[in-house]
Amino acid sequence: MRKKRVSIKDIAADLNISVTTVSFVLNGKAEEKHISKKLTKKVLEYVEKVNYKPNQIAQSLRTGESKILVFMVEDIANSFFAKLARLIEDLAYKKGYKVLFCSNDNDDNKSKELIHLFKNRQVDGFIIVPSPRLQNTISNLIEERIPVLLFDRYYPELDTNYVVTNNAEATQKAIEHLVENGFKNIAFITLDTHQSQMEDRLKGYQNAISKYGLTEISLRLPFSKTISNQGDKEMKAFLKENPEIDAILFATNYLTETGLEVIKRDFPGLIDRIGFITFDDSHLFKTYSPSITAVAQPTAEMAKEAMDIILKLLRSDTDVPNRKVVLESSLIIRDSSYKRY
Amino acid sequence: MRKKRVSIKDIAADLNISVTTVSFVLNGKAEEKHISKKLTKKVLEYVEKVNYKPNQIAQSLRTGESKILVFMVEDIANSFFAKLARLIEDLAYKKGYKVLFCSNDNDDNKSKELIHLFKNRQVDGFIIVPSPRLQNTISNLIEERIPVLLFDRYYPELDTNYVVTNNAEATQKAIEHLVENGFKNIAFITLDTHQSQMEDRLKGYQNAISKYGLTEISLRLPFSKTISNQGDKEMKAFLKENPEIDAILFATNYLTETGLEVIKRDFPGLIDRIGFITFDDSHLFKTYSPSITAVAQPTAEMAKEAMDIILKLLRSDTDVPNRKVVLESSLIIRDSSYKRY
DNA sequence: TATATTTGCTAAAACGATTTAGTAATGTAT
DNA sequence: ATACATTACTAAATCGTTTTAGCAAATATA
Repeated sequence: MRKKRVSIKDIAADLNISVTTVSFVLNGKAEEKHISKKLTKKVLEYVEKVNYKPNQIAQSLRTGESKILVFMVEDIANSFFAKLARLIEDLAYKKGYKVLFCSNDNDDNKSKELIHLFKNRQVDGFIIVPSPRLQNTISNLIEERIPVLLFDRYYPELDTNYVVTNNAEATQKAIEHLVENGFKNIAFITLDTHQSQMEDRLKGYQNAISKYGLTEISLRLPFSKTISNQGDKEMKAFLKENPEIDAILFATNYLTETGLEVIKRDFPGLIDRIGFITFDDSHLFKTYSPSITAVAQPTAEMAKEAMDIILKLLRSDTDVPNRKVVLESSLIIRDSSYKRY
Repeated sequence: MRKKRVSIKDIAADLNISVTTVSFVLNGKAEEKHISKKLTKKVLEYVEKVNYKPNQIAQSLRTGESKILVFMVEDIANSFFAKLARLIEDLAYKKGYKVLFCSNDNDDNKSKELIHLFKNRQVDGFIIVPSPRLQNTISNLIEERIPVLLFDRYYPELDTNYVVTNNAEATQKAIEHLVENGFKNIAFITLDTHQSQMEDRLKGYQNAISKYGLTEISLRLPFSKTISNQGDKEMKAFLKENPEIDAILFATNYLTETGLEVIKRDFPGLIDRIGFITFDDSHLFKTYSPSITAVAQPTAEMAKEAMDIILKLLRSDTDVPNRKVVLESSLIIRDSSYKRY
C-alpha cells in the first residue's frame, strides 16, 4: 500500500502541540492568533523538514473551495481552443488554480452533464464556450452564485459575463478587404447554428455584401456535418452550383480545412484563381501556397480578460456587475485574399 | 450566498433514518446490509426527487480516491498533444474519470512542481509525457504505489509502464522511402535532447543513412530555441552550409513549421526542389503545396492503450507487471517525398 | 491590590461522505 | 425453552483540514 502522507495531526503529535496551532502557523495566522515567534519558527522548520504539504481535498471539504476551474470548450483538439487552453492554464496556475478542460462537442446534453459533474466536484468557477441552447443551465449556475463566464460566444438575451470578439466587424472588414481587391462574387461558408459568434459573422458578411450591392452567396452547413471534417460533398455541390464565385470566406478553421480539400481535389487549379480568407490563424498559413489571409482572434488577450473576470468573480461574494468584453480581431493579410492570376 | 446543496444528512433527517442507511442504499449495498426493499425504494425515490448528488470532495477525502487523472504533456497547444488529450478525455469520462491536463514545457522543474501539486490533490493516476530528467520523480511515484504511465517517451533505464511508438523504425522507413525516391543527401533536423523519442528517431535516421552508405547531415537544435518557433536562424545557416542537401526529415511538428518558414522565406524555389517528411500529421498537409508526407503516430491507439493500462493500475492494489507498449507509426506518403522537378 | 487586557495556546465542532462494530427484534433448530 | 442466525437498522469513528470559543498565565491599568 501507499506510504502514508504526513498530516497536520502527525506534526502536532511530533511537536507535542495542538493541530490548531499548526494550522494557524501554516495559514500565516501565527501573529494574529498570538503564537509565539519561537514556536512558529519551530513549526515552520519541522514542516519544511518533513516536507509536509496540506491535503487539498481536506482543505476543499472544509473551506468549500477546490481551487479548480473548468474550461469547457467545443473540442480541445481544435487548435483554436487548444491554444486558448494553454494560455488559460498558464494564467490560472500563476494564481494557484488548476484547470479542468473538457469538450462539449457543441452538444447541449453533453454540456449539461459536464456542468453537473463538475458542480459535484465543487469546482470554483466555469469558463464556458456554450453550446447552442444552454441558457437555462447557465442561468441556474448564476442563480446558485457560481462564478461563470461565457467565452467566444454568448446569449444576447442572457445577462452574463462574457468575453468574445467583434465577429461582425471583423467579418465585415474581411469582406471589404476582398472587395477592395477586386473580388465581386464572394461566398460565405459557415455553420447553420444560431450561436452568436456565427450569427455575427453572417451579419458582418451580409452587411458588407449589401454595402457594396453584391449578392449574397452563402452555404450554411449543419454542425454535425463538420465534425471530423465532413461536409465536403455539400461544399463541392455548392461550388459547382455557383461557378461565379471568385472568393470565399470560411467562418471557422475546420471549414477551411474541408474547403481547401474540396478545392484541391475537385476543382483543379481553382486554388490559384480564387480569393479566400479564413477565421482563426494557423502557423502553416504563412507558408501555404498561397499564403492564407486570416481573421486572427486575439487569443492571448481573450485568455487574460477571461482570467481577470473569473478571478474577480471568485474573490467577491457580493454581486459583481456583469462584465461584457468584446475584443478586436485583426486581419492578417496574406496572398490568398489578392487576385493571383 | 450559494444555495446549500442537499447532503446525505439532510436526506437521513427528512426520512427519519440514519445516514448509514442512506449511504448503504446509495452505494448499492442495501441487499448486503439487509436494508428492506421497501426502505431502499423510499430512499432511492427521495434521492431522485431532491436530485441529490454526492459531494465528490467528501467522497475523495474518505475513500482516498479522487476519480481524477492527470495527463501531463509538453504543451497542450501542440496539435499532437491536443489531439491525444481529446482522445484520452473521451475514454476517461466513459469510465467515470475526469482529466486534468497540464503542460510541462519539457522542463524538469515544472514537471516536478506539477506532480507535487497533483499528489496533494490526491489524483488517482498520472499519464506523463516526461521531461528529460524526471527519472527520480517518476520512480518515487512508483514507490508510493501511485499509478503512473509514461507516454510518448520513456527512460530505458527505468522499469515503468509506458506507451510509445516505434520511433527508430518509423524514422528509418521514412528515410528509406526518401532514398528509394532518389534522394541522396538527406538531412535530419531534430532537437538536441536526450529523450528516448528523439534519440530513437536519430538512431533510425543514422541506421538508414549507414545502411545506404550515405553521409549524415544533422542539425540538433536546443529545445529552448524551438519554443515559439525560433531556431529559424540556425536552420537557415544549416541549409546555407550544406547546399548539397536534397531532402530533409523533420523530427517533430514545430520543427517542420519553422523549417517551412525558412525554406519559403530564405530559399525561394527550394520548396519545389527539396524532398521532405515530417513527424506528426496535420490536416493541412494533405492540401499543402506540395502535399506533405508525414510519419503519423497512431494517436487513437496510443490513447486507448494508455487508458487501458492506467485503468488496470487503478484497479489493482497488487503489483501489476509493467506494461511496455510500442505501437507502430505509419508513413502517410504524399508528394513532398518525391522528386518534383 | 484588584481588575482588565493581552498573550499563548488548545479542545472540539464542522465539512460530507464511508465503514466498522454494534443493537434489537425476529425466526429457526434442538 | 434455550441457543443461534438472520434481518433491519444505526451510532460513532474516520478521512485532514479550518475555525470558533475558550482557558490559563502573564502583563498592564486603576
